[in-house]
Amino acid sequence: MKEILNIQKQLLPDLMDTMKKRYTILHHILVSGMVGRRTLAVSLNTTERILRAEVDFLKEQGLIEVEAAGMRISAAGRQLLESIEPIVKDLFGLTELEERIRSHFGLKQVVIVPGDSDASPHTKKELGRAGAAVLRKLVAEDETIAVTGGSTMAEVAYHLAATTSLKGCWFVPARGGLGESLELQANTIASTMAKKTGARYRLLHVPDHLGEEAYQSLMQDDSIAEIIQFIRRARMVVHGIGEAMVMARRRKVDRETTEILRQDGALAEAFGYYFDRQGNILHKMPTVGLRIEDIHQMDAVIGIAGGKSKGEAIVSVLRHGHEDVLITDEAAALEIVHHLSS
Amino acid sequence: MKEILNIQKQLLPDLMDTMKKRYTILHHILVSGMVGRRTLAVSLNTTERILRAEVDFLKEQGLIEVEAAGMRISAAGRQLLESIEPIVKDLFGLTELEERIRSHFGLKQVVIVPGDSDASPHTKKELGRAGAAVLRKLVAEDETIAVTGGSTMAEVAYHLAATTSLKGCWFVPARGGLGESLELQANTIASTMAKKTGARYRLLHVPDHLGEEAYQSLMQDDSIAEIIQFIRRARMVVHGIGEAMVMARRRKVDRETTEILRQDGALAEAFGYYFDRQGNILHKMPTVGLRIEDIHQMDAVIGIAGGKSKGEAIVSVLRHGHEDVLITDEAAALEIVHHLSS
DNA sequence: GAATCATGGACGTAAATTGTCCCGGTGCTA
DNA sequence: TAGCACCGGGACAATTTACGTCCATGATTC
Repeated sequence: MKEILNIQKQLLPDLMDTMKKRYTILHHILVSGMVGRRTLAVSLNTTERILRAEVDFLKEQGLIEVEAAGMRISAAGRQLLESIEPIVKDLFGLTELEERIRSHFGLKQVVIVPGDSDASPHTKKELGRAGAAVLRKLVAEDETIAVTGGSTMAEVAYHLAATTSLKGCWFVPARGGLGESLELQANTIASTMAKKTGARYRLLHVPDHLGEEAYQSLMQDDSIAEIIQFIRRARMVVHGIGEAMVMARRRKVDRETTEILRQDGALAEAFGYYFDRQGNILHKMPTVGLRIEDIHQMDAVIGIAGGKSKGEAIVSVLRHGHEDVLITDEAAALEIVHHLSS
Repeated sequence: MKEILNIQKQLLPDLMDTMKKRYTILHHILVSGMVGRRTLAVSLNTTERILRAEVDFLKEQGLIEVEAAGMRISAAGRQLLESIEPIVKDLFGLTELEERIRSHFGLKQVVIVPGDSDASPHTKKELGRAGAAVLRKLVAEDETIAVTGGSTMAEVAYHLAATTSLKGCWFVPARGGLGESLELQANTIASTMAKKTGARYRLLHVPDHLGEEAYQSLMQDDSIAEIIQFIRRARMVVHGIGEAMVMARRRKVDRETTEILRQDGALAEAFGYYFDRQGNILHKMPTVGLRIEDIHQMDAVIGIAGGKSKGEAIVSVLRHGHEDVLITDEAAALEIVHHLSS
């Protein structure tokens, strides 16, 4: 059943919205017994006119009966409500989850796609598609957009398509090179995104983790300093979120540092920083690319991560408190609210 | 699956249409390989602009890839088409049936509701609802509408609701009283419809089947002659269709006449007349109420009947050739096309 | 019998959809 | 290699649709 809905959603993205809206109205009429248009409009907090259009529709469909005294659900409507219940329950689940997470962390927007990225590659693709859609929607004209690496971000890049609104933008990597495979490097992602959308890009050919002196000497270099300034002027960043220990291993962080991270209770990693359970940043070190203070000043910080295993990590990063938008999947979202209540 | 589609058809009929539209476009792109917007618009016979909006959407959804040379289906689009096929098949089935029957008999409109009235009362209700909707749509201002009796017509009456467009109309019975139960009398139906819609009505308190002399003497009566004149001025008739033998029995036609009907190959009954397989009228006799020549001159003749068992009868009546609109159900429609091909 | 609630009609404005035309680019063909 | 036919996409007016707002009228209740 869920399968059918997911298929239809591709052809009718607003299917769920309309269905939910009409269901809500019908359900309200059911529980209210006999009710008037204005009263109903208030309790659904919508306008009278807009409700009226829906009521006319429901009447036309024979799902409600309208008399001078008000409207009432019909036998057909009652039956429809019963059979639609399992669908809507599922439908509402995600929306409720979204709102719950959104309000708890004070985010601007939360998007949850159904499924579990850990279990199904299809869900990860969906995550990428959702990420691309949000990016396209939020971007301003001629903006600089910083992106990180990772497999989820690669999916986002894959699903971006040419849009006029992205033509004048610049894509830049948020950080320098990290010990990961080429396809998942921030540099690669930034260039892919730019090519896909017809935007421009700039790269940062510098390793991210550096000693103090190496850092200082690199910053002397004009061209490097210039690109770093450019990156730090970005007003928008799109980044993945990872589990701290997994990321440390993948990035070949040295044994000693890893041990420190573990002792400090590192849970999550995002744009090169490690976070503990409370959202505190561990292990601050001089870095090329975006610094944490740059991120704090951004207009749009968009985090993307999915999979049950990442739930806890996502909570850590959200607790840090500077995210604006979260895009995740059902499994991770459930894990998130689980950690909130415990 | 069928369940969920039926729900959606009730709750989101408009979205189902756009789903069909988008499926058609996508499917066309699939079979065309690489194709341009204008070419596609012609072969789908729609306008360029309207197709363009859909193409933009499909692109946005990543279902097609657009290049300078034209557009082509994407992997995701191909996959979607495959998985959506059963849904659309179901969705399309009825529309195709409608068009096939419509064109074969040269009707103005055919409406098919899903299901089988013989098997499920719900389908009969749907039939009534569809009938009421068509009636509401076709009616002109201050028109006289003749209606017959029968359980299907009773459902139509039940589903009529007050509409401005019907306020000034008159409902009249198409024929006199027949040996049926009160609720299913044409008189009852006409008055119910009038009460439901706020229209006016007139009744015909005369038995329909009469001997020649009784007929002549009744026509002497001024008030009866006047109402009959009134009825015959109707420009619109809504009638049920029945199986000849079933109707003969229900109307308590005498044994001898029944036998004649059987020998003549009577298959169907409509507004009091019996039809053979070819649509010829059998058993003409003087009648109060509408005569067959009145019906031939009408602006809108609307036949309503459903259920697998009535398929053959419907074909007979349609072959007579003066119907304008047919409202039936899936089971009867399938039976109809079955009789066409054999 | 007055007050309060209801529906349904009317209508102007805002917003979306659609028709129409054009431009610059691409690939095929002669 | 030049011309041609067709491509996507931009622009904009015209049209349609959606929506906010207000009012007429009828039913029900107190």
